[in-house]
Amino acid sequence: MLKTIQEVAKQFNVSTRTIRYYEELGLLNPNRSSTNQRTFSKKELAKLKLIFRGKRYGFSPEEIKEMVLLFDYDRTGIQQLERTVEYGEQKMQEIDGKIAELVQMKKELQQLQGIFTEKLATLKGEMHDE
Amino acid sequence: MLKTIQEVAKQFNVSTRTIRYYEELGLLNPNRSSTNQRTFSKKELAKLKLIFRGKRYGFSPEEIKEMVLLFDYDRTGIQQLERTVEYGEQKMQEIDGKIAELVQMKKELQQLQGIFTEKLATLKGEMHDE
DNA sequence: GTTGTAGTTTACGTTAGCGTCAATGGTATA
DNA sequence: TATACCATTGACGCTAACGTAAACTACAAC
Repeated sequence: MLKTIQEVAKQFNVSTRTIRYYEELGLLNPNRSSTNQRTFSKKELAKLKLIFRGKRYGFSPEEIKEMVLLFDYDRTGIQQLERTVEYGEQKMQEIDGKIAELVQMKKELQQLQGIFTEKLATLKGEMHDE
Repeated sequence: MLKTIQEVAKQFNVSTRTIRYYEELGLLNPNRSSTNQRTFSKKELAKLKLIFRGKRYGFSPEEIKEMVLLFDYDRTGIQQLERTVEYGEQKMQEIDGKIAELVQMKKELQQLQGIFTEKLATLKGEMHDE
Protein backbone atom coordinates (compact mmCIF):
# COMPACT_ATOMS: atom_id res chain seq x y z
CA MET A 1 0.00 0.00 0.00
CA LEU A 2 2.71 2.47 1.00
CA LYS A 3 5.27 3.06 -1.70
CA THR A 4 8.87 4.13 -1.48
CA ILE A 5 10.20 7.14 -3.30
CA GLN A 6 11.82 4.94 -5.91
CA GLU A 7 8.63 3.13 -6.72
CA VAL A 8 6.78 6.39 -6.99
CA ALA A 9 9.44 7.92 -9.22
CA LYS A 10 9.33 4.88 -11.45
CA GLN A 11 5.55 4.90 -11.61
CA PHE A 12 5.47 8.47 -12.83
CA ASN A 13 8.64 8.15 -14.83
CA VAL A 14 10.49 10.98 -13.13
CA SER A 15 13.52 11.23 -10.89
CA THR A 16 13.40 10.99 -7.13
CA ARG A 17 14.73 14.52 -7.08
CA THR A 18 11.58 15.68 -8.80
CA ILE A 19 9.44 14.10 -6.11
CA ARG A 20 11.49 15.75 -3.41
CA TYR A 21 11.25 19.04 -5.22
CA TYR A 22 7.48 18.92 -5.11
CA GLU A 23 7.70 18.25 -1.44
CA GLU A 24 9.94 21.30 -1.07
CA LEU A 25 7.19 23.28 -2.75
CA GLY A 26 4.76 22.07 -0.15
CA LEU A 27 2.69 20.05 -2.59
CA LEU A 28 3.36 16.71 -0.93
CA ASN A 29 3.58 15.60 2.68
CA PRO A 30 4.65 11.97 2.66
CA ASN A 31 4.75 10.22 6.00
CA ARG A 32 8.02 8.91 7.32
CA SER A 33 8.98 5.39 8.30
CA SER A 34 10.74 4.55 11.55
CA THR A 35 14.02 5.22 9.74
CA ASN A 36 12.89 8.55 8.39
CA GLN A 37 12.22 7.33 4.89
CA ARG A 38 9.35 8.78 2.91
CA THR A 39 6.30 6.60 2.50
CA PHE A 40 3.66 7.49 -0.06
CA SER A 41 0.02 6.78 0.57
CA LYS A 42 -2.69 6.58 -2.05
CA LYS A 43 -3.55 10.17 -1.33
CA GLU A 44 -0.05 11.38 -2.13
CA LEU A 45 -0.14 9.43 -5.36
CA ALA A 46 -3.43 11.06 -6.28
CA LYS A 47 -1.87 14.44 -5.62
CA LEU A 48 1.09 13.58 -7.82
CA LYS A 49 -1.22 12.58 -10.61
CA LEU A 50 -2.91 15.94 -10.33
CA ILE A 51 0.40 17.73 -10.34
CA PHE A 52 1.63 16.12 -13.51
CA ARG A 53 -1.65 16.56 -15.30
CA GLY A 54 -1.86 20.13 -14.16
CA LYS A 55 1.59 20.79 -15.52
CA ARG A 56 0.90 19.09 -18.80
CA TYR A 57 -2.23 21.08 -19.35
CA GLY A 58 -0.98 24.50 -18.58
CA PHE A 59 -2.32 25.13 -15.12
CA SER A 60 -0.18 27.58 -13.22
CA PRO A 61 1.85 26.45 -10.18
CA GLU A 62 -0.54 28.44 -7.99
CA GLU A 63 -3.55 26.71 -9.48
CA ILE A 64 -1.95 23.32 -9.11
CA LYS A 65 -1.22 24.06 -5.50
CA GLU A 66 -4.82 24.99 -4.83
CA MET A 67 -6.10 21.91 -6.57
CA VAL A 68 -3.74 19.71 -4.63
CA LEU A 69 -4.88 21.27 -1.40
CA LEU A 70 -8.37 20.01 -2.15
CA PHE A 71 -7.00 16.59 -1.30
CA ASP A 72 -5.28 17.69 1.84
CA TYR A 73 -8.02 19.05 3.97
CA ASP A 74 -11.10 17.45 5.29
CA ARG A 75 -12.77 20.78 5.20
CA THR A 76 -15.40 20.83 7.83
CA GLY A 77 -16.61 24.40 7.77
CA ILE A 78 -19.58 25.07 5.55
CA GLN A 79 -18.03 28.20 4.12
CA GLN A 80 -14.81 26.37 3.31
CA LEU A 81 -16.70 23.60 1.62
CA GLU A 82 -18.76 26.03 -0.38
CA ARG A 83 -15.67 27.79 -1.56
CA THR A 84 -14.11 24.49 -2.49
CA VAL A 85 -17.11 23.42 -4.51
CA GLU A 86 -17.21 26.75 -6.27
CA TYR A 87 -13.56 26.51 -7.06
CA GLY A 88 -14.11 23.05 -8.49
CA GLU A 89 -16.87 24.34 -10.76
CA GLN A 90 -14.54 26.95 -12.07
CA LYS A 91 -11.74 24.48 -12.70
CA MET A 92 -14.10 22.21 -14.57
CA GLN A 93 -15.13 25.05 -16.79
CA GLU A 94 -11.52 25.80 -17.52
CA ILE A 95 -11.00 22.20 -18.46
CA ASP A 96 -13.92 22.42 -20.84
CA GLY A 97 -12.25 25.42 -22.40
CA LYS A 98 -9.02 23.53 -22.84
CA ILE A 99 -10.82 20.62 -24.43
CA ALA A 100 -12.49 22.98 -26.87
CA GLU A 101 -9.15 24.46 -27.81
CA LEU A 102 -7.64 21.06 -28.44
CA VAL A 103 -10.58 20.17 -30.64
CA GLN A 104 -9.99 23.37 -32.56
CA MET A 105 -6.32 22.54 -32.87
CA LYS A 106 -7.20 19.18 -34.33
CA LYS A 107 -9.58 20.79 -36.80
CA GLU A 108 -6.84 23.04 -38.08
CA LEU A 109 -4.48 20.14 -38.48
CA GLN A 110 -7.20 18.34 -40.37
CA GLN A 111 -7.48 21.26 -42.73
CA LEU A 112 -3.76 21.15 -43.35
CA GLN A 113 -4.05 17.44 -43.88
CA GLY A 114 -6.76 18.04 -46.44
CA ILE A 115 -4.61 20.43 -48.39
CA PHE A 116 -1.63 18.14 -48.31
CA THR A 117 -3.42 14.97 -49.29
CA GLU A 118 -5.09 16.78 -52.14
CA LYS A 119 -1.77 18.04 -53.34
CA LEU A 120 -0.42 14.56 -53.02
CA ALA A 121 -3.22 13.15 -55.12
CA THR A 122 -2.59 15.77 -57.80
CA LEU A 123 1.08 14.97 -57.90
CA LYS A 124 0.46 11.28 -58.19
CA GLY A 125 -2.15 11.90 -60.88
CA GLU A 126 0.35 13.87 -62.92
CA MET A 127 2.75 11.00 -62.73
CA HIS A 128 0.34 8.72 -64.49
CA ASP A 129 -0.66 11.32 -67.08
CA GLU A 130 2.69 11.24 -68.74
CA MET B 1 -2.61 43.08 -43.12
CA LEU B 2 0.99 43.20 -41.95
CA LYS B 3 1.38 43.75 -38.26
CA THR B 4 4.17 45.30 -36.24
CA ILE B 5 5.87 43.47 -33.43
CA GLN B 6 3.97 45.53 -30.87
CA GLU B 7 0.62 44.64 -32.33
CA VAL B 8 1.53 41.01 -32.42
CA ALA B 9 2.79 41.04 -28.86
CA LYS B 10 -0.39 42.69 -27.71
CA GLN B 11 -2.56 40.26 -29.64
CA PHE B 12 -0.97 37.28 -27.96
CA ASN B 13 -0.49 39.04 -24.67
CA VAL B 14 3.26 38.51 -24.47
CA SER B 15 6.29 40.79 -24.61
CA THR B 16 8.08 41.75 -27.78
CA ARG B 17 11.08 39.98 -26.35
CA THR B 18 9.17 36.73 -26.45
CA ILE B 19 8.40 37.19 -30.13
CA ARG B 20 12.03 37.91 -30.88
CA TYR B 21 13.03 34.91 -28.85
CA TYR B 22 10.93 32.63 -31.00
CA GLU B 23 12.58 34.11 -34.01
CA GLU B 24 15.97 33.34 -32.47
CA LEU B 25 14.83 29.76 -32.19
CA GLY B 26 14.07 29.73 -35.88
CA LEU B 27 10.34 29.34 -35.41
CA LEU B 28 9.45 32.61 -37.09
CA ASN B 29 10.78 34.42 -40.14
CA PRO B 30 9.03 37.77 -40.30
CA ASN B 31 9.75 39.91 -43.33
CA ARG B 32 11.44 43.25 -42.89
CA SER B 33 10.26 46.69 -43.87
CA SER B 34 12.45 49.20 -45.73
CA THR B 35 13.70 50.33 -42.33
CA ASN B 36 14.48 46.83 -41.15
CA GLN B 37 11.46 46.50 -38.94
CA ARG B 38 9.74 43.16 -38.60
CA THR B 39 6.43 42.75 -40.38
CA PHE B 40 4.20 39.83 -39.54
CA SER B 41 2.05 38.21 -42.17
CA LYS B 42 -0.97 36.03 -41.56
CA LYS B 43 1.24 33.00 -41.87
CA GLU B 44 3.51 34.12 -39.07
CA LEU B 45 0.50 34.76 -36.88
CA ALA B 46 -0.76 31.27 -37.59
CA LYS B 47 2.62 29.92 -36.59
CA LEU B 48 2.53 31.89 -33.36
CA LYS B 49 -0.88 30.52 -32.56
CA LEU B 50 0.48 27.04 -33.02
CA ILE B 51 3.46 27.80 -30.83
CA PHE B 52 1.38 29.02 -27.91
CA ARG B 53 -1.08 26.22 -28.16
CA GLY B 54 1.68 23.71 -28.45
CA LYS B 55 3.28 25.09 -25.33
CA ARG B 56 0.04 25.14 -23.41
CA TYR B 57 -0.68 21.55 -24.22
CA GLY B 58 2.63 20.03 -23.44
CA PHE B 59 4.13 19.48 -26.85
CA SER B 60 7.89 19.48 -26.70
CA PRO B 61 9.94 22.27 -28.28
CA GLU B 62 11.07 19.81 -30.96
CA GLU B 63 7.50 18.86 -31.76
CA ILE B 64 6.42 22.46 -31.91
CA LYS B 65 9.24 23.21 -34.28
CA GLU B 66 8.20 20.40 -36.57
CA MET B 67 4.60 21.46 -36.52
CA VAL B 68 5.52 25.04 -37.28
CA LEU B 69 7.63 23.91 -40.19
CA LEU B 70 4.53 22.43 -41.74
CA PHE B 71 3.52 26.00 -42.42
CA ASP B 72 6.85 27.01 -43.79
CA TYR B 73 7.41 24.73 -46.68
CA ASP B 74 5.43 24.23 -49.78
CA ARG B 75 6.61 20.70 -49.89
CA THR B 76 6.66 19.57 -53.43
CA GLY B 77 8.26 16.15 -53.27
CA ILE B 78 5.88 13.24 -52.94
CA GLN B 79 7.97 11.62 -50.26
CA GLN B 80 8.11 14.82 -48.26
CA LEU B 81 4.39 15.26 -48.52
CA GLU B 82 3.73 11.72 -47.48
CA ARG B 83 5.92 12.11 -44.47
CA THR B 84 4.16 15.33 -43.60
CA VAL B 85 0.74 13.75 -43.83
CA GLU B 86 1.86 10.83 -41.73
CA TYR B 87 3.26 13.17 -39.14
CA GLY B 88 0.00 15.02 -39.06
CA GLU B 89 -1.92 11.80 -38.45
CA GLN B 90 0.31 11.05 -35.54
CA LYS B 91 -0.09 14.51 -34.04
CA MET B 92 -3.84 14.26 -34.31
CA GLN B 93 -3.81 10.99 -32.46
CA GLU B 94 -1.76 12.58 -29.73
CA ILE B 95 -4.28 15.36 -29.48
CA ASP B 96 -7.03 12.79 -29.10
CA GLY B 97 -5.05 11.30 -26.26
CA LYS B 98 -4.74 14.64 -24.56
CA ILE B 99 -8.44 15.27 -24.91
CA ALA B 100 -9.17 11.93 -23.32
CA GLU B 101 -6.93 12.76 -20.42
CA LEU B 102 -8.61 16.08 -19.83
CA VAL B 103 -11.98 14.38 -19.87
CA GLN B 104 -10.68 11.96 -17.27
CA MET B 105 -9.39 14.85 -15.21
CA LYS B 106 -12.79 16.44 -15.28
CA LYS B 107 -14.42 13.21 -14.20
CA GLU B 108 -12.19 12.99 -11.17
CA LEU B 109 -12.97 16.55 -10.22
CA GLN B 110 -16.63 15.72 -10.57
CA GLN B 111 -16.21 12.87 -8.15
CA LEU B 112 -14.58 15.18 -5.66
CA GLN B 113 -17.40 17.62 -6.22
CA GLY B 114 -19.90 14.88 -5.48
CA ILE B 115 -18.25 14.07 -2.19
CA PHE B 116 -18.03 17.69 -1.18
CA THR B 117 -21.57 18.65 -2.07
CA GLU B 118 -22.87 15.61 -0.26
CA LYS B 119 -20.92 16.54 2.81
CA LEU B 120 -22.21 20.04 2.50
CA ALA B 121 -25.79 18.81 2.36
CA THR B 122 -25.21 16.70 5.45
CA LEU B 123 -23.77 19.61 7.35
CA LYS B 124 -26.64 21.87 6.43
CA GLY B 125 -29.11 19.14 7.36
CA GLU B 126 -27.59 18.82 10.80
CA MET B 127 -28.02 22.51 11.31
CA HIS B 128 -31.76 22.22 10.94
CA ASP B 129 -32.05 19.09 13.07
CA GLU B 130 -31.20 20.91 16.23
C1' DG C 1 16.89 70.87 -33.59
C1' DT C 2 15.14 68.25 -29.96
C1' DT C 3 11.89 65.58 -27.68
C1' DG C 4 9.28 61.38 -27.94
C1' DT C 5 8.05 56.97 -29.35
C1' DA C 6 8.94 52.51 -31.62
C1' DG C 7 11.99 49.89 -33.74
C1' DT C 8 16.86 47.36 -33.97
C1' DT C 9 20.96 44.31 -32.00
C1' DT C 10 23.98 42.77 -28.32
C1' DA C 11 24.54 41.11 -24.06
C1' DC C 12 24.16 40.21 -19.43
C1' DG C 13 20.67 39.02 -15.50
C1' DT C 14 17.12 36.10 -13.43
C1' DT C 15 14.15 32.24 -12.08
C1' DA C 16 11.95 27.66 -12.23
C1' DG C 17 12.80 23.02 -12.39
C1' DC C 18 15.24 20.02 -11.74
C1' DG C 19 20.47 17.34 -12.19
C1' DT C 20 24.24 16.14 -9.68
C1' DC C 21 27.55 15.72 -6.26
C1' DA C 22 28.97 15.13 -1.20
C1' DA C 23 28.50 13.46 3.29
C1' DT C 24 25.98 10.47 6.18
C1' DG C 25 23.00 6.56 7.96
C1' DG C 26 20.16 2.11 7.89
C1' DT C 27 19.59 -2.83 6.21
C1' DA C 28 21.17 -7.09 4.22
C1' DT C 29 24.02 -10.22 2.04
C1' DA C 30 28.87 -12.38 1.75
C1' DT D 1 33.36 -6.77 9.25
C1' DA D 2 33.02 -5.30 4.75
C1' DT D 3 30.60 -4.50 0.57
C1' DA D 4 26.55 -2.88 -1.48
C1' DC D 5 22.51 -0.54 -2.03
C1' DC D 6 18.88 2.16 -0.54
C1' DA D 7 17.60 6.21 1.92
C1' DT D 8 18.43 11.11 3.93
C1' DT D 9 19.71 16.43 3.73
C1' DG D 10 22.26 20.18 2.03
C1' DA D 11 24.26 22.68 -1.61
C1' DC D 12 25.92 23.97 -5.82
C1' DG D 13 25.26 23.54 -11.13
C1' DC D 14 22.79 24.01 -15.32
C1' DT D 15 19.49 25.20 -19.06
C1' DA D 16 15.27 27.18 -21.05
C1' DA D 17 12.66 31.13 -21.41
C1' DC D 18 12.51 35.05 -21.16
C1' DG D 19 13.52 40.24 -18.51
C1' DT D 20 16.15 44.14 -18.80
C1' DA D 21 19.50 47.56 -19.89
C1' DA D 22 22.66 49.79 -23.27
C1' DA D 23 23.57 51.85 -27.49
C1' DC D 24 21.83 52.86 -31.83
C1' DT D 25 18.41 54.25 -35.91
C1' DA D 26 13.94 56.05 -37.99
C1' DC D 27 10.08 58.91 -38.09
C1' DA D 28 6.71 62.37 -36.23
C1' DA D 29 5.42 66.29 -33.46
C1' DC D 30 6.66 70.45 -31.30
